[in-house]
Amino acid sequence: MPELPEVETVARGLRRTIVGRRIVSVRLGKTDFIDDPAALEQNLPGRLIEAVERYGKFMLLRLSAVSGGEFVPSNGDSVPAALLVHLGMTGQIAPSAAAQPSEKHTHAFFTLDDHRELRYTDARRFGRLAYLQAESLAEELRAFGADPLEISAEEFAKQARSRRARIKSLLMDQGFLRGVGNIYADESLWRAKIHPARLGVVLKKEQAVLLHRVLREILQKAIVLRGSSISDFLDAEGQPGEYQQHHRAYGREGERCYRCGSVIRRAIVAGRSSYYCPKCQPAPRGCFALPLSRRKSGKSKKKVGG
DNA sequence: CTCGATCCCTGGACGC
DNA sequence: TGCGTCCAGGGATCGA
Repeated sequence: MPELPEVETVARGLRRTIVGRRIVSVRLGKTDFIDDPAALEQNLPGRLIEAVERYGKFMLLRLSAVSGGEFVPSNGDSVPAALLVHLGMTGQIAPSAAAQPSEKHTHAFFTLDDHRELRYTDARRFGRLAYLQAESLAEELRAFGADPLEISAEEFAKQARSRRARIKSLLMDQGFLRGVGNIYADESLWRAKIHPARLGVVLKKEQAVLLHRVLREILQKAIVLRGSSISDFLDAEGQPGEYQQHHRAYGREGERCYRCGSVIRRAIVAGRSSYYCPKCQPAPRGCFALPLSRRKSGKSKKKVGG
């Protein structure tokens, strides 16, 4: 499930492999996850992919400007348009030889000028593709909160402690922080010894500062390890990440806490399965763990965990 | 402001 | 083996 580290990994791969290439043509399959399919077909051919940026869980493929029929390389902030890519749960985007048969559920093909195709594959189609002009792009991005790797501890603590929402909700709220999802929320809360259902407003300042620090450390380490491959995440080179071997809470229901040996439990917080140590991360009143289920999810999947 | 519920979608696990 | 059911979850949306 692509969160910040996974998206960063994919973005880095695309920077190495497709920046500087020109999009020659566009072919689309199912389009219900694309904002305006016709806009892609009309506006992408002829454009250079000038840069690939990550913005939270989004990737921005910056495209060259077009002026009076001439393609004009853009510079800096005046970049006119971009292809916005969100991988959702199961999205993958990678270049491959145009002659190579495509994977099942490949719904977008961007033919490049070097006999390759940039392909977007997404079984569940929870992802999103959108061609956005400068203005709508800026508007789109304005809705997002700080990058967790950029926000200061002070600012993070101040904002988190001013909110009445559950801390897990806050961490995953893209308008508060951009890029954190279920896995890295649980992992950072385990490290900071904070129960996911605690309210932001009840956190001590030191707790919030610690949470900020461990979140950064976890995200940075996960980026180095090219993300977590839980089910089907692969980077732009088709390689799985390795950070899942370092998970301390996520997906470990019924297993022992690496710190205290207690049995990791699961509860639904913010509508999501949340894994935590009941001893290290004491629950606020009224929050109960789900009965231990014996479904060994994750274990039976190949090459996951360690 | 924050909550839970519901929908989107498919594949994989699991029960019978 | 095959079928039904549940679950995974980011995000949008809606009503409480």
